[in-house]
Amino acid sequence: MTSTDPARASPAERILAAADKLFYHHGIRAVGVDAVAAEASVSKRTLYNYYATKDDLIAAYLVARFRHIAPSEAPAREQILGYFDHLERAFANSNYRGCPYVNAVCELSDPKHPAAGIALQFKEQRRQWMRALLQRLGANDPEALATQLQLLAEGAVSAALVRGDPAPALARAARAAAEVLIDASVKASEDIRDGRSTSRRRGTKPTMATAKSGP
Amino acid sequence: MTSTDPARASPAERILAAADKLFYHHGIRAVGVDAVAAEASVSKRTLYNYYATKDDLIAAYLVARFRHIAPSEAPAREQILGYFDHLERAFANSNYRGCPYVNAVCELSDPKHPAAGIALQFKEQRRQWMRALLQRLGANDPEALATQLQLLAEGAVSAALVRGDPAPALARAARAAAEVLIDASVKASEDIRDGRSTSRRRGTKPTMATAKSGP
DNA sequence: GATAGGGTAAACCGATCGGTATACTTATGA
DNA sequence: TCATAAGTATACCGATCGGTTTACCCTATC
Repeated sequence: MTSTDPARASPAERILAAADKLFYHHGIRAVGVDAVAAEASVSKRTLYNYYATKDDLIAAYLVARFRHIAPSEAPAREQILGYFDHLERAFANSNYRGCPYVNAVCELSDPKHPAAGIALQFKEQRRQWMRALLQRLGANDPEALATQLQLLAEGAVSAALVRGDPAPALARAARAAAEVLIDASVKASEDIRDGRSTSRRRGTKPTMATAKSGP
Repeated sequence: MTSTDPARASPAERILAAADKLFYHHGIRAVGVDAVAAEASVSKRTLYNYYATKDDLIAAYLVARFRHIAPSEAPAREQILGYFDHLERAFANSNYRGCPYVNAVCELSDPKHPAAGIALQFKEQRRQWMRALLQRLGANDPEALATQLQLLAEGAVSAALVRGDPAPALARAARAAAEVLIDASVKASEDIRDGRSTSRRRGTKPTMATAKSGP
């Protein structure tokens, strides 16, 4: 960033900041390029001078949101659970609008759109971050557990979008579930190392019992 | 339903079927009323004769997807895990497009839209179904566990939308996590009933360690 | 002080959007 | 038989979309 003052920021920065604000809060399809240009105090011509098409601007908006996770020396367990605390704080914000990557994929509904690839990269990066921490933690099968914890986080994000009000409670519920899963995985790993048997109770074969419908 | 033959179905049914197909596959905002009318082999005037506005049609589309869960005498655990198996099969469908309710909320990005209330009702009904089953199962705090299992399911749906390919594996991961959570909850309930102490290992206070960014 | 380069303002383009109006056809039923 | 209702086809409306064009205005540099 070359400047902090929004009025003195370069046109490119102001355009990106305006796109971030409007695309995230009102949705990508709901916001026209004219609105972005106006919000950025930039002429439409200048906008198209920096971004040849709206799709390019969408991609730039998503890439700009792509921040790498700061390396931390904190205990692995604290970092993972801290992620859920971070979600809880985010959910408390009244204008929280969910994950911009998921929203983009949902709104564009085109798997070939560049945004889909960017979203995939982001999710995969997050998963790898979690996997490394779980490995440090000595979890059994960090790969699978990382996926499961991310499912909890993504589910909380999705649910927070639908139920507006008690959203922070969802993050706490996800965090509590994550603790149970982590403890179980670490314990299983220790049991295996110490030669104990990992018991599995009543292995029934479930069947489906719901009607057509979603989700 | 008055008829199975799509050509002989009443205009209202054909309109709703067309809306369901197009809205779900291509997104609500991406599909115009003209396209729905054409798909239903119905004139635009007739469509507006049944649904005064597109928003009404959207609401009707969501309500029509609202199927109540068939009561089942199968064991509670089987029913719950069967829900995840149902998701796994759904994810295997190449044109799976996620939860229509979540998608609608995401696409419309207006909390005051009728669709938001319908989505909320659906999610709450699903949660109550899960809660009742968990109660029958003897889980500790069925209310909280129902929320957690739903977070797993919703996370799997969301993730399946972003990562197109290995989606069924996500449902299996969610199912495995659900099993761990259910077992832990039932065991805790039995421990409390039998007067055993429920130990909690290392209660550390986690901190946040990630940058700004999403989700 | 002329010359560009980067910016602005505003009109304009064709396409499409949600929604309406007009006029014609068809089938029913007293 | 003839009125009524329901549906069809089609053109139209104003608004907005993504994107382009034209013309003008600074400002910095040689």
